[in-house]
Amino acid sequence: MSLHLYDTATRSMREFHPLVNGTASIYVCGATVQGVPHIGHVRSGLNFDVLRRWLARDGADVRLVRNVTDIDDKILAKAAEHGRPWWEWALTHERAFEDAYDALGCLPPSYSPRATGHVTQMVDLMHRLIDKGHAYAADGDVYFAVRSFPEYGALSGQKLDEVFQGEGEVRGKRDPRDFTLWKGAKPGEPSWPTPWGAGRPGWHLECSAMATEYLGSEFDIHGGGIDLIFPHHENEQAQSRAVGDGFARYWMHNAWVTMSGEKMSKSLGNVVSIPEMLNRVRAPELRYYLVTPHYRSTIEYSDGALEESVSAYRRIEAFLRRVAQRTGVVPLGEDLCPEFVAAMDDDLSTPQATGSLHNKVREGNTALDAGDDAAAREAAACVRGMADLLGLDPLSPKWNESTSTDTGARQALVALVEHVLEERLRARKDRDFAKADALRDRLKAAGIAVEDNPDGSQWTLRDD
RNA sequence: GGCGGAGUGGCCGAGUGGUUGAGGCACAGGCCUGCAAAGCCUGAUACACGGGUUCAAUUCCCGUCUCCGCCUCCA
Repeated sequence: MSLHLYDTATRSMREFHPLVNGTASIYVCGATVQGVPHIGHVRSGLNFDVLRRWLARDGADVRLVRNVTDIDDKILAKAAEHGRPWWEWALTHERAFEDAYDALGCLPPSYSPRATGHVTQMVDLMHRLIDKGHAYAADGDVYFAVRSFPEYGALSGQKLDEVFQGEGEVRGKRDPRDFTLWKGAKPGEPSWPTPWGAGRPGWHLECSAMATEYLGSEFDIHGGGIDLIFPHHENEQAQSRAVGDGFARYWMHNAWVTMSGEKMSKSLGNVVSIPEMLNRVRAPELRYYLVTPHYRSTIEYSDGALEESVSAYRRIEAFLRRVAQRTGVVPLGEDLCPEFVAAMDDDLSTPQATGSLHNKVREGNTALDAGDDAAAREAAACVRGMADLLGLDPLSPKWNESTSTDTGARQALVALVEHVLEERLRARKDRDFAKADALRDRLKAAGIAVEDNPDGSQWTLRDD
């Protein structure tokens, strides 16, 4: 089976065919950089990171653009609240998001355009919209005329007449459902000049402008959180298609991370920030937790479930380390389990994919127990290959370098631990188990877990 | 009001019209082991409720209940 993806626009599974063979273009709605990222934000980044890795696996040139919304009402409000310049506030949190994505092993996007850097493209798009009669200026604002575009509502399945309309002030709107492309400047707010007066971008406009700028008037996949379907993505599509651009060919949306049944949001006070999480578990363990459920299923956050993921990930890790210790460096396998491939091709079914990965781990462990090193190595290579496609390969330098902050200190630690383990080995050979156990206990007290197996002793830093 | 999602064993989380309910975690027993840990093997009357279709439904259809999301900013 070839790759099939669930397309929100058609509410159906569709076989994926890129516009240009051997490539894939993806636009993901990134963050509005108004605060510290929580695990819900990062889930989105992670889900599309997995998509991107899967698309790139057969050599496709994947172009992934993930924008940064660095100007918006909330950014201005929060910056003011904290007495900071809005641009400093935005960049500070942009960095926090980048750090979080990076910490969790998201490959960097091809580009991450900022809204403030693309006013020219937005003005150009507004010109095109106004020329075609799909937009109008009123009192310094520019609105999209929803009635002018019959397809409006197609993406989200909304009927125009049924849409509750809120969007704040209705100043110059011809129809309350018209949405804002450009906000006229208010005193004291940042603004950029346009033919219709100074102002700042409406939220939706930037994504159409930037996606088109970097991926062309038509591109393969547009993604984001499920909440963005309406109105954000509906509006993006309307803006772009109204001027005749093809825009996104597939729409993908990831589900929420909830807490106590409610979505995470600061106002509810149920946010778990990434730095906080990484104090409790290692990055790949958190990644495992967020990447294993299907991207369209809600994750109801719980400490217990997170701990289960930690154990599950460590099982994979322990197997690979065991094989590496016994047989040397394990290569990254290219032959994957057929079930893994089938699962991933089926709308990125990571639950079954990880299931097959675990089956392979068991197979490898069995081989190891039977002393069949060759089979164990083969299984390990396969496991690495599959794990890597999920960004979860425990042996990847990413997870090993980042955990050892200081190589000098690390080397000293290794030398000391090895020394103690040698001493312990002598004690065990002399059947002086009291001494051997005492040494193990001392290491444990220092945060170092020791496990004996037929090939010798393995030790790991356990921060729990 | 409109649109959409969910309700599966102790827990997380897949999936399917029918004889064998993925995978993980936890627990129990066994093997292995100086011990521990790990590993391997084995273990439970699961599919919200009520109808319907069917030889057969957890899986399809209808209805009910419960929960959640979007329609204002949101990953």
